[in-house]
Amino acid sequence: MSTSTSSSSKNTQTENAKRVLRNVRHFAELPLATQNALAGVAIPRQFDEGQVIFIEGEPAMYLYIIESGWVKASRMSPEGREQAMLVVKPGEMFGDVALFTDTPYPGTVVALEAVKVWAIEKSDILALITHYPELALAVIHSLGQRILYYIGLVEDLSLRNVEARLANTLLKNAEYSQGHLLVQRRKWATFDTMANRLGTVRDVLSRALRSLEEEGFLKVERHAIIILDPEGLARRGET
Amino acid sequence: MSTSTSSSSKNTQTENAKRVLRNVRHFAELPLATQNALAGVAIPRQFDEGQVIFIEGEPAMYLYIIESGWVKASRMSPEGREQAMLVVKPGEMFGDVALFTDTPYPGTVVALEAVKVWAIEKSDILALITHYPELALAVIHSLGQRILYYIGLVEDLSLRNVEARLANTLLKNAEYSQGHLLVQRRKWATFDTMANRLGTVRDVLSRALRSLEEEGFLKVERHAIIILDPEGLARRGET
DNA sequence: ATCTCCATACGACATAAGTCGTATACAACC
DNA sequence: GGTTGTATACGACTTATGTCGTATGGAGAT
Repeated sequence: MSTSTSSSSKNTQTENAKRVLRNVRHFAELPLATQNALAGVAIPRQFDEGQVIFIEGEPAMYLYIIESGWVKASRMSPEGREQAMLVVKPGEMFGDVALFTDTPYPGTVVALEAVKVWAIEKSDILALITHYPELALAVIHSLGQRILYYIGLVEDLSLRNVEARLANTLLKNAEYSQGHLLVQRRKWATFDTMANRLGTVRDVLSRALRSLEEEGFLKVERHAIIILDPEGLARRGET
Repeated sequence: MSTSTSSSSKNTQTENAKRVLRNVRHFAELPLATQNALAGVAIPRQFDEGQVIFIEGEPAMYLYIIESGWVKASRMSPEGREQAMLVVKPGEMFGDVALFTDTPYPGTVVALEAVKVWAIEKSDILALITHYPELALAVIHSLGQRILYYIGLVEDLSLRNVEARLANTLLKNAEYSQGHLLVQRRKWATFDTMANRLGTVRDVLSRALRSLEEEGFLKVERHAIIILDPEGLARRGET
């Protein structure tokens, strides 16, 4: 494993953890004492691109908070088709659910690029939750949002065709950059992985993208997908 | 609304609530003091068959715990197709997520039959969570299980065909009764509602059922679906 | 017993999605 | 500059799913 813990650096380690926690979505507004308590039990870890952080069915020991890099959590069918359940970015956490339900990890998590994470042991996080009510609320809030996300995913898969969910997903992930509304494409954002997120396969996604492109809603480039007509796209996402 | 609260009956009301809470999945093991605190803020409500308890988009005011009767939570597409997100039975709760995420209810909940519920106000449940760590953990546990459920649903929708998810769902809901492994069919368990749970439509479900029936895996009756070959069904559910 | 409503059955058909073989193009590496 | 590997394109084809019109049959109401 890629863990580094020398006793002398333990202090600066905790300082680093504090700094990072201040930028975590659900923990940013916690009282300082709570943040510090979390920082005190957080263990730094690193993983390389493509490395498996844990696999589906493995006993859940740690919850992870991402400092840098993206990871994806997914499940596979016996035939080898993959469905990405979650794509997690810096400032968010993963591995949490299994800890709280006393079950093995429900999916396999792979580093999409080099990542730095903070791992918190199951017993530590459970103890902190019982001692710090604000942390409990923050966790509840975070799990609630996860549920909303999955409800949306279920709705998408069940009630919308590929083009519609593509349109929605693009809009949801779009951001302004140098005067354009666009979706950044990281190295790992290949058609294959994008298709896995949408619950389809490369070929179908490719068709859908080009279809939307021909209609002038967007433009696919190597490093980004530029959204030319957000309103039009939104209309496409409704069906 | 079908609320009944006379000041004189307030005490027996609370007693009733305590009795019910002891049988709630996630609250049964809470310390008595916590259960009593919950019971103290629970408001009894009743709904008739077919009645709408709340609708998608409505501001979330209450969390509901079911004493008797079943409800379903669902979303609809613009074209009118429905996806059931959850079917909730006595001893379980609904309406919780929106409370914790500060968002409107994410789906519409309808009573499938006459139901008795206990409603708990948002501010009450939040206050209790901060005061009773065991309650916080129970809620976290419950939300975690909900997430696992949705992960399973996403996997089903994305990676399995209708026959496979039908097979899985049947096995998951089967119980032994007079020497047979079977799935009870309540009055409201029509092919239509069953199809909505599986993310498909009546006709397709009908085909899938008869196909499994012809192969000797099960037998569809008015009041139940009898599972004749669980192992065979399980094999069907894997693909 | 009769009527009516609703759930289900059934076959024909439409379409979205998935599959496959092969072609192209770009990037990274030597 | 050439080579190799990976990502994407494209067209032909298969299959699962969804749709529709209509038929049947039982349950409950009158």
